[in-house]
This record gives sequence, C-alpha cells and structure tokens, in this order.
Amino acid sequence: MKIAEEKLRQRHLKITPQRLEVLRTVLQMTDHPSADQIYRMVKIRHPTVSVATVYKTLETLVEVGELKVALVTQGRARYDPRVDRHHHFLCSQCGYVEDLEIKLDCLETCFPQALQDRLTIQRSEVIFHGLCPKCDGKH
Amino acid sequence: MKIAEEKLRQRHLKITPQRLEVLRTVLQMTDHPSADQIYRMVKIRHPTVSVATVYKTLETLVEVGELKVALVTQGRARYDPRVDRHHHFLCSQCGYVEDLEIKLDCLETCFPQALQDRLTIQRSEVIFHGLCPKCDGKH
DNA sequence: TCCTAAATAATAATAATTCCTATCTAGTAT
DNA sequence: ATACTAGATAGGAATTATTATTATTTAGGA
Repeated sequence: MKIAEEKLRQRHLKITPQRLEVLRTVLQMTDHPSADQIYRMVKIRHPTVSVATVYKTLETLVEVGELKVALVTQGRARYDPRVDRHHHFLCSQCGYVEDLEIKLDCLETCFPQALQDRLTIQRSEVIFHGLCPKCDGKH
Repeated sequence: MKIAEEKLRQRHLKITPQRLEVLRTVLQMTDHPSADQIYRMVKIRHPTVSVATVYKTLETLVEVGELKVALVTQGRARYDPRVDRHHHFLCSQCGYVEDLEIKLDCLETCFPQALQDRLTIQRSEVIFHGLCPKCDGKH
C-alpha cells in the first residue's frame, strides 16, 4: 500500500480515499475480481462511490503498475475459423490479431501433475500482447 | 464448407442459408472478426438477418467445431493484484480463476526472431481453460 | 405435399463499460 | 492556516456487447 501511494505521488496523482479503498479491496479479494465485484465491495465501506470512479481508479492503478488486467481481450469475443491448436498475437492498441505458428508443446508437459488431479484442462492458449507494426512507431 | 454441412446434418441441425452465410463470412475474413463485424458483413448479402441470429449461429458453429472462440474470457475484465509474471487457470463453466506457479520461460525464447522485427511483444500470458473441482463431476 | 420441431427476425432486456458535466477536494502556493 | 486550481468524484446518461422473448417462418422428414 505504501509503495502504491509512492507511485501515485511520483506521477503527481492524488492520493484519494477512493483510490486507497479500491486498491485495499482488490488486495483482499483472492479470486481476481471483476470491476463489478470490486464496486460492490468498495460500496460497503464507501457507500457514495460511483461505478465510474471504480472503473477510472482501476485504470489508474493498472497504469501505475499496482494491478494487472488478467484474462481480457477488449470486451468482445473474436471468432477463428482455425480450430487446430495455435496461438495468437493481440495488439493492445488496435486489437489486431495474428495467428502464430509457434510450437509450444511444452505447455502440456509444464502443467504439474499435482494440479491435474484438481483441475481438468480442456485447452490452453497463449496470447502475446504487444504492438502491431501500425501502432508501433517504427512502422 | 461441405464438411461443416455434414457436421450439422449429423447432429440433426438444419442447414440454413444464414448458417452457411455466417460460416462463409468468417472463413473469408482473416482478422478474427468479432460478432459485430461478422453481422455487418453478413447483412450485405442477407439484409434481413438479425444480430441474434448471428450470435446464435456463431454459438452453433463453435459447438459443432467449425469455429473457435479466441481471446475471450466471459465478457468482463478481471483484476489481479499480482503484477509479476505468472499464468492462469480459468474455469470455463463458473469463471473461477487460479494463479499458476508455472515457470514458462520457453515462451519468450519460442517467439521467433523474424516476428520480433514486426511485432513488439509487451507481455505474454497463458490461459489454461478447463473445469474447476466444483464444476467437474469428480469434486 | 404436409407436418413439426427447429430456426429466424424483430425487438426488448441485460450486462459491462465509457462518457459527460457539475461539484468537490488533495496538495501546492500563499 | 487559507486560498487556489488542476485533477478527481458522483450521478446519471450513453454506448457497446450480448442474451432473452416471442411470433412467424422454414428445413427436412413422414
């Protein structure tokens, strides 16, 4: 928490009760909460908070590097006519997607036996996030 | 296309112009289109088609194995207080997420140099999709 | 050709997120 | 301590993505 405050200060961002409360909440929740879940938790202690503030705050906390967005892809499902096993590159700016012809057989073997007893794996997918030539300055 | 028709027939699903048009469209589009992009394309040839039909049809085509949903995670962003490099398990039924302590250093080295010239990688993430103990029968 | 279950169109409803704007406040300057 | 101001917030409207509802239509078997 103290580190987070320092990060905000360094970027001349204000240390507001809302920001601290949102961060505290996410740190407490273990199951990778969605914005909505976070909003509902924050509202218990801070009933006047607005959804917009929670979204904005989460964005800010991701920017300063205190949180990460996990498991998301810009809001909408994308369909792929290739049903064989392959992986993807996703441009974090414009959403451009490219199939990657990378063999990653290690994935299956890397998945620990101990976990396989609890978790049944149906498939695995690797997403490389980055910038496509257009969005990257170097064209 | 013929194979897809066969798959539909096997499951006693009707071969409708809408289904064929949606599939043809996705096969033509190279950039992993979203449902909305597909809808707009389909509407050019088939102006009376409805969004709902496109969504339903995409679902059907995924079920019969003609399409895959790429890059998606049940609609909403999930936030993670762990900002270090790690991976995730995602239950495809209930959305339960678990951090995985798997070392996958191969990912970086697997990414071909040739592609690195075009694509700037910011991060990579592996998502293992499957069933959590609760959703899996074996409790 | 007829029949029926399945599929579609049209529209409403829901969910997730972003935008807008008047008001408020953290932190700096006084 | 006080005043000032850029930045932050609340509240609500707007937007986007997706799903549900239902009356009508149709593919494919009898």
